[in-house]
Amino acid sequence: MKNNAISEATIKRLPIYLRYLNRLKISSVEKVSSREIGENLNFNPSQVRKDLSFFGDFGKRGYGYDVVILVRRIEEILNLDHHIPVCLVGAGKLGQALSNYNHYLEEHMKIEAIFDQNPKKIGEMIDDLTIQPDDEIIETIHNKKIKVGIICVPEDNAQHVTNLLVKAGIKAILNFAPIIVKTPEDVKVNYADFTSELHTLAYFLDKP
Amino acid sequence: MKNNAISEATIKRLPIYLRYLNRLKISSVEKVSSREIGENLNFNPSQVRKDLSFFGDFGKRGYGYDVVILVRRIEEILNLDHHIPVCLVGAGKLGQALSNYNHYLEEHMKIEAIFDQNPKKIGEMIDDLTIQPDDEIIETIHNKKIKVGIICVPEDNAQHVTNLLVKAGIKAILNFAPIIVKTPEDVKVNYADFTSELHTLAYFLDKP
DNA sequence: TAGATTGTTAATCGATTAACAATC
DNA sequence: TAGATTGTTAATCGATTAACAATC
Repeated sequence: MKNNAISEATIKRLPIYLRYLNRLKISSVEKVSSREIGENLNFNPSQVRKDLSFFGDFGKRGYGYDVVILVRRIEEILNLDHHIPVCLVGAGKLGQALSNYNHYLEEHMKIEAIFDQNPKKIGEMIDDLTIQPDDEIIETIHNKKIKVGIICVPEDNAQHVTNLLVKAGIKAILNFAPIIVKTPEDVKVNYADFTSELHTLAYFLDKP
Repeated sequence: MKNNAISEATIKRLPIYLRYLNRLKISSVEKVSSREIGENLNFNPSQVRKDLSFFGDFGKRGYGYDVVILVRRIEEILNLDHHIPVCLVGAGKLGQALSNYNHYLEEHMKIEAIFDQNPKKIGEMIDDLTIQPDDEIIETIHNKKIKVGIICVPEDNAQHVTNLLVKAGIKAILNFAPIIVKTPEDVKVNYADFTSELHTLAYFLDKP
């Protein structure tokens, strides 16, 4: 076990390990080696072992890793051992599609509030949630103890909505709007930027 | 100008530069410095200059970069100076939401075919496209000269659909299914994995 | 014990940043 | 010319991988 700071790259791989391990767990697989994990996820086995050893000695030499234990440990590391309420800002088509992915988040996280500034949408139901107006963002986040915000609004509104989330005390944001938003240093923003991903892919095509 | 291989990290930033520069272009801004680009996109100015200098001497010392020229150059580098047809496999809520993002891809790329294996969906229209069955994937990709595939199917079907795309000669895939797919080495797969992104964000929250 | 696989170190590889001469 | 900003090198920083002793 090492005490050094954990690298961002390692943190980003943990959810990928977790998902794979959960699949093994469901299939009642008891143990797994770094080699097997690596083969399935296209990682180097050394990297797998190094990532995991940052957090403790989870494996057994000559045996591998106990799947159930490893799942529990990674959940703890990621703060997923207790429920995290999430909100969604922007109830357009993409937002509505995402709200259906609640079950992919498993018990760990759940979208528990949806906001939109379009008066026509306010009051509409998505599953068991009523779309609320943007000016209820701060109060609702406090009441429901929401910790993470997902931004699905058009780019012109993304900074404004970000400011509201920050004001409400949110420290973690997933931004689907194709624009870099400004936040205080203690707020972590991840980007889900699929038009960028597509444009990046174009680079790898042969010149026509 | 350097001749060294271009790093993956640089390629991933190019679409982000491009989007920002296009915004400047629309606002009729004529020139921009690496400092300004950096400030707006949270990049180091040295990094911006280094990224751009891989491809040629686009800037003018003491002046900065000409926005129109830089947009054109980055489009050329990314193969976005000609139209790239894209297909979407999986017409669930997420797939349908993505098909509405065509305009975000601007003239560069366009979803020109949608597939689903659900017989109930086949024949339905999404905008001007008819949902086609999966077994028309290969033929349609050839006929429409589609170069990029977006996978929006459930994880159990993702590898199967990937195999079809590969068989059709696709070399670039954006996978929304939360599973790592196996492909030949010459096929580039990017992942749009927002449940992972959310789980990563959880790490940065305070322990409760 | 023999075989397997971890945890960890050291080596390598790659990416970022600072600094500054070149030059518009 | 003076000021500004690039292009590029060198230094730094960080991440990946190979190798192997430790040990189950």
